Amino acid sequence: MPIRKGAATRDRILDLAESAVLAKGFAATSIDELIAAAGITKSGFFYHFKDKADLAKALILRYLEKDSELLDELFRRGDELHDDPLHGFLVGLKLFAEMMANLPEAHPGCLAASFAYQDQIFNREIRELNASGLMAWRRRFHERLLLIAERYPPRPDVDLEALADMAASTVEGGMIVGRALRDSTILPRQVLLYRDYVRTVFAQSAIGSVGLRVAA
Amino acid sequence: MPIRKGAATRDRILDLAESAVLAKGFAATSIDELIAAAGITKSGFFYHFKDKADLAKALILRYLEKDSELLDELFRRGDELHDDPLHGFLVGLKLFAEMMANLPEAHPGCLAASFAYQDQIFNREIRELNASGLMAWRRRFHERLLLIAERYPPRPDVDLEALADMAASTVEGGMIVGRALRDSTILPRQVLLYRDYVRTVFAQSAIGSVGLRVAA
DNA sequence: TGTACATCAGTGAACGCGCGTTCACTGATGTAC
DNA sequence: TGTACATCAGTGAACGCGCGTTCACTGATGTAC
Repeated sequence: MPIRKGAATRDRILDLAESAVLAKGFAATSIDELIAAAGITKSGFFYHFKDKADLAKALILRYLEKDSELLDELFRRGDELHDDPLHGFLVGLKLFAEMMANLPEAHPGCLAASFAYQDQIFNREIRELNASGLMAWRRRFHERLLLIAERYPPRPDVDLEALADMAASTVEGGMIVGRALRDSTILPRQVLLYRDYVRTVFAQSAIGSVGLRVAA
Repeated sequence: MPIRKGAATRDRILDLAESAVLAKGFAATSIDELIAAAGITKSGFFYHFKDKADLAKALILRYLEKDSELLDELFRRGDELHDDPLHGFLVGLKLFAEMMANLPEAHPGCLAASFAYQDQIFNREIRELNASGLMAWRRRFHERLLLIAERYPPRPDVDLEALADMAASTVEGGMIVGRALRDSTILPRQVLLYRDYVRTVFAQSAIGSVGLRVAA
């Protein structure tokens, strides 16, 4: 039994579309160029997607799923060796920075950011899907920060929800600056700064307890 | 003598184009919609801009200039009352956060970010102009951080160039998350977190010297 | 002061190309009885 | 096991609309002598 060609074609279209959208934006990505690259006819495209908006929807849905799996895996690995929530989190962030540093492509991008700057061409459903992705980041990081705060009281003047949003913000911002300056080291370095900041927020109460290095 | 109508028209086109580009992207912004909104004919548009790429170039040039003036003014005001480089910088960042919190529009955006995610539709000149804007941010903030470091030795493990890039990264990231979640408080709160992080980087050596509050 | 010319800020009509979308059709594979 | 039908994964041709661009022209204002 051969591999299911159909599903493979659909995924190939999505791959091509994703990289084109990240490079040029959704409006500038034509169906013609996608089918030429995929080696398919236009009607073949419309067999998989009912219209262009349906392509956009499929793009984010796939993106959200991959994104969530990646973060699950990353922080699972971070927690694997420690039952300390702070230390596991810091390891997870380090793994994330390393992954960003070792990406094959020079300048990765985020569909959420691309869509955020073109949201007026999409319908409400797509805008809400995109927002839900960022909300998932907020929830994920906020929960973790609250868990850490139970053991290590943070500096009282730091807003943990904003600190949670700072994770997504750092990644999005790092990608933009890295892309514009064509410097793929920027994103991982920004992630490491975020990590360092999180450490300082909990550092006072964590001194000595998990062997954190505190600067002289 | 009446006001120079021509220059006013050109600027009005640029205003309309800027907000359309931030909402939908450059490719999805049509000349037709701009001239309809500006109350002009298509030939009138091509009197002011030789082609659509020329519009893009004019957009960034104007944006870079306004951006640079804004930062000059902000940090000039920050330094006005203090001759201490750290304190003046922190005041400047606070002013910036306040300005972002009080913007009339709900979700501001940055042309640099919008262009970064569509750079493949532009020519090299435009891409380089865009990069030069981010480079100006890096230079501006890096110089200031080095100046601060002369008086207040920073924690030795912090990369000051990355900390300089973090300024632009924070603003870009905060705008994306704020837009996607339609929450205009996110950007100013991210700027305040950046400010807080900068403070902690120099805090050890600055305790007591300029009256910085250090968390218990 | 009058006049010739130049420049500014556009108008109006036409262009062709590329875009997203539709529709009737097809050959290969899967399923029910 | 054979056959009828359904589904899957597309093809091929045509559609009309909107897009960026061009070109010859124009009326009002500015400038030189």
